[in-house]
Amino acid sequence: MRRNSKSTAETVERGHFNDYLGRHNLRRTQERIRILQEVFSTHDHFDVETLLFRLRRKKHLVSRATIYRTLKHLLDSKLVRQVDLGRNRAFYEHALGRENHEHLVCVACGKVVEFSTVTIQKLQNFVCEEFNFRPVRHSYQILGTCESCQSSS
Amino acid sequence: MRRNSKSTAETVERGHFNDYLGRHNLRRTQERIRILQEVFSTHDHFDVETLLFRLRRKKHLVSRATIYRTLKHLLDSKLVRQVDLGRNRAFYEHALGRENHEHLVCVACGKVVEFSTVTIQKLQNFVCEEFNFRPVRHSYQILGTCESCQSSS
DNA sequence: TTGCTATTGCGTCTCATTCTCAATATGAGC
DNA sequence: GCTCATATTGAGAATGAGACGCAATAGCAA
Ligand SMILES: [Mn+2]
Ligand SMILES: [Mn+2]
Ligand SMILES: [Zn+2]
Ligand SMILES: [Zn+2]
Repeated sequence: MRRNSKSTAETVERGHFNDYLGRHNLRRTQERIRILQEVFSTHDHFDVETLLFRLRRKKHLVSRATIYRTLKHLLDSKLVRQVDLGRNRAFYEHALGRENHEHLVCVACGKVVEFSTVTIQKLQNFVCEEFNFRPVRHSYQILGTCESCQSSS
Repeated sequence: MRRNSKSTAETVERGHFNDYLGRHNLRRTQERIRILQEVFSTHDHFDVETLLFRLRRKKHLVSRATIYRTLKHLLDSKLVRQVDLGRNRAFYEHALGRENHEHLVCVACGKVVEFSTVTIQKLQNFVCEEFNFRPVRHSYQILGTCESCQSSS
């Protein structure tokens, strides 16, 4: 008896989210559901304004404050990751089958390219062992100009 | 006929700075000299408030606006580098004989450990070649807890 | 010394993010 | 389904880093 399901992925995330809400005595509100839905329906790197705009376009009215608050929960539950794109505001991406990747950012047009490598993880282990640090997270971005922005200069 | 010189390093930097000012039609003001002096008299990672405080302690009154403006010139002239320490504001360090190093930051006490590696540079070259990017700069930090902050938890 | 103009300091502005609080919605227990 | 304690929301104010405008001032070349 299956519904007109969108994707198993979405179902999984919704499950994780419900679990998280349960464990923290948080309520399953319309706003949180809609934000989760929107975040997992796209696969790009977005900021708060973009998310707000997308929700408004769908007539899913959610306040800016609630978006900030919900994103904090999504970060805490590891469903969403924060990304530093060298801008003056935070960007986010959902964390579904996109583990361990880094970013290449074009400083001219803003284009973002993802790449994976084991190098970063190895280096982190090595360095943390040497200095007796317990790693929590890392942040790595390469900023530069993409191919098309180079030719048009 | 040598003066009571503080260090050759300082002299070198002052030279670079004067060159930079000359090339850009900028004046050699008291404020700029004092900021340069203060920045090169310490070897840590500082933010604007800290720099302001240190200058005030020495009765070298410089406004916040001038510090921001001068730091921009110091960045532009490559005498100072900006460092991302995972906080919500910019940190800086002077760039004298401290090329190509990365940072390990304790999220508990704020301690910063520097480390050098050729790995990052190699990786950057490799990735940029693959995606036809022209690299401008990179940012890499490992956030975690230092040894003493681990034991006191 | 003069005069042009780069620079400063102060206050104001912007922009992202957080906070406050009264009104509202959620969900457990009945 | 209804009640009620309380988690949550939205609107707007508050905050904090940093940029900016402008009148007063200081560098510096002539
Ligand atoms: Mn990504
Ligand atoms: Mn450093
Ligand atoms: Zn580009
Ligand atoms: Zn520590």
